Amino acid sequence: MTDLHKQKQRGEYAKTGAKRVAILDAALEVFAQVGYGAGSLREVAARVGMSEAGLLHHFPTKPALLAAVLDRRDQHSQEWVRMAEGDGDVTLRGLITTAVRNASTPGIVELYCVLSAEATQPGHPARDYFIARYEEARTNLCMAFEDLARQNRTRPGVVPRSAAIATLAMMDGLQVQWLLHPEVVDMAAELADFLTAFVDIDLTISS
Amino acid sequence: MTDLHKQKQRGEYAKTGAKRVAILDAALEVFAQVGYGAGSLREVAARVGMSEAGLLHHFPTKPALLAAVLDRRDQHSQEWVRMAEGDGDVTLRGLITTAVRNASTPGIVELYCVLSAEATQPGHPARDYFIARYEEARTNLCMAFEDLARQNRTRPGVVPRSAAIATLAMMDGLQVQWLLHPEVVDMAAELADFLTAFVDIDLTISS
DNA sequence: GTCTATATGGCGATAGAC
DNA sequence: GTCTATCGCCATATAGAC
Repeated sequence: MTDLHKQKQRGEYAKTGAKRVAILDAALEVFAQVGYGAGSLREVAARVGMSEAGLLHHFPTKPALLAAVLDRRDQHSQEWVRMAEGDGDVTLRGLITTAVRNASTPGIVELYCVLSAEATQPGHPARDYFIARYEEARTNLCMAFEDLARQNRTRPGVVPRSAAIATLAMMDGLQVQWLLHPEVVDMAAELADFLTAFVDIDLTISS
Repeated sequence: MTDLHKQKQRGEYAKTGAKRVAILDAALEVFAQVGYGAGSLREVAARVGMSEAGLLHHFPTKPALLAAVLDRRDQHSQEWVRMAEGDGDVTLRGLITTAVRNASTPGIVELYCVLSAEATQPGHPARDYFIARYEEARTNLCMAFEDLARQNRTRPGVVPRSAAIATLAMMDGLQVQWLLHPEVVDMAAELADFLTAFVDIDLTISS
C-alpha cells in the first residue's frame, strides 16, 4: 500500500491517478452547478481537456462517475465519524467549523445542496447514498445531544432525537438561502445561534 | 370577468382553459420528479395525451412553461402574504398548518425542494423567482417575530431577523429529510418544537 | 387547436485505430 | 490510455397541413 511497489505492480495506477483526480474535480464542479441529471459527460470531458471516450475509459458509465465523486468527498468529510466518538461538545463545535469552512468552498455546498434534492426521487443513482448519509448523521448528532443531556447541559424540553433532526435541517436550509443570498445569510453565525437555543455550550467561532 | 361574455369574446380561452390547467398539473409533476433541467416537454405532453407541438402552442418555450407553473402555485399559496398582515401569532400558526398540508401533498414539496436547489445556479430561469420569494418570506417572518417581541413573548436573546432566517431554513431542511425518510420525520411536529424554543406560543396542531 | 413532419443539436455509450 | 468516428436516442423548437 506504500509507494514501494509502484514501479511495476501499480505503475499504471500511479500514472493515471492524477488524471482520475482531475476528472473527479471537474465532475464535482459540473454536478454541483447543474445537478447530476442535467450535467453531461461532455462538459466534464471538456473541462479536463479530454474526449468523452477518454473519460469513459476511467469511469465506464455516468452513474459510476457520480459514485466516485461522492466516494471521494466522503473521505474528505469523514470528520463526521470521528467527531461522533463520544464528546457531544466536540461534535457540535465541529459543526460550526464545518459551516465556516463550507462558506469558503461554494462548490461543495452546491454539490450537496443540488444532489440531495435531486436524489430525493426514487431511482436516482445517489438516493441510497443520501438515505444512508442522513441516517448516519442523525445517529451521530443524537448521540451528541444525549451526551450533553447526561451533563445536564440541554435546555428543558429538548429531545435528543428531535434536536438531531432539527440541526441537520437547519444546516441544509441555511445552505440554500446562503447560495441565493450569500451577503445576507451567515451560515456559521445562524447555526451557532440555533444551537445555543438548545444546549448550554460555548460556540464562539474558532477556526 | 364573469362567465357572461365567454360565448364570443373569450370563448377560445374558456375552452382551452381546461387543457392549460391539465398541462400545468402535468408539468408540475414532471419538474417535481426530476427537476426543471432534466424534465422534458415530451414527458409533459405524454401525460396530458398531446404532441409536443400541441403543448408548445399553449406555452411557447420551456422556460415559459416553468414560469406558468410557478405562477399558478403562487396563487394557491398567497396565504403567505395574507398571514403577514399584522399578527405574529397567526403567521406562525399558519406555518404549522402549511407544514401539515404539505405532508399530504408530496408533489408540491418535491417541486419546491428540487427547484429551489437547482435555481441556486446563476442563469437558471427560476433563480429570480426564488430570490424574491425568500426575501419576501424573510421579511414577513421578521415582522411576525417583531410583533411577538413587542408582546414580550420571545425568549431572551432572540433576534427577529435571525429567527426569520432560521425558521425558513428549518422548513426547507425538514422537507429534504421528510422526502427521504417520510416515516421518520414529522415536519409539523419538528417545526412546532423548533418554534416553541424561540417564542412563547401555543402551537398545538390544529387542522 | 392539434397534428405530422422535420430541422438541429446534445446526449451516453461503443468500436476500433494508434 | 487516448483518440476519431459513429450509433441511436432524446431534446427543444419550427413549418405547415387539417
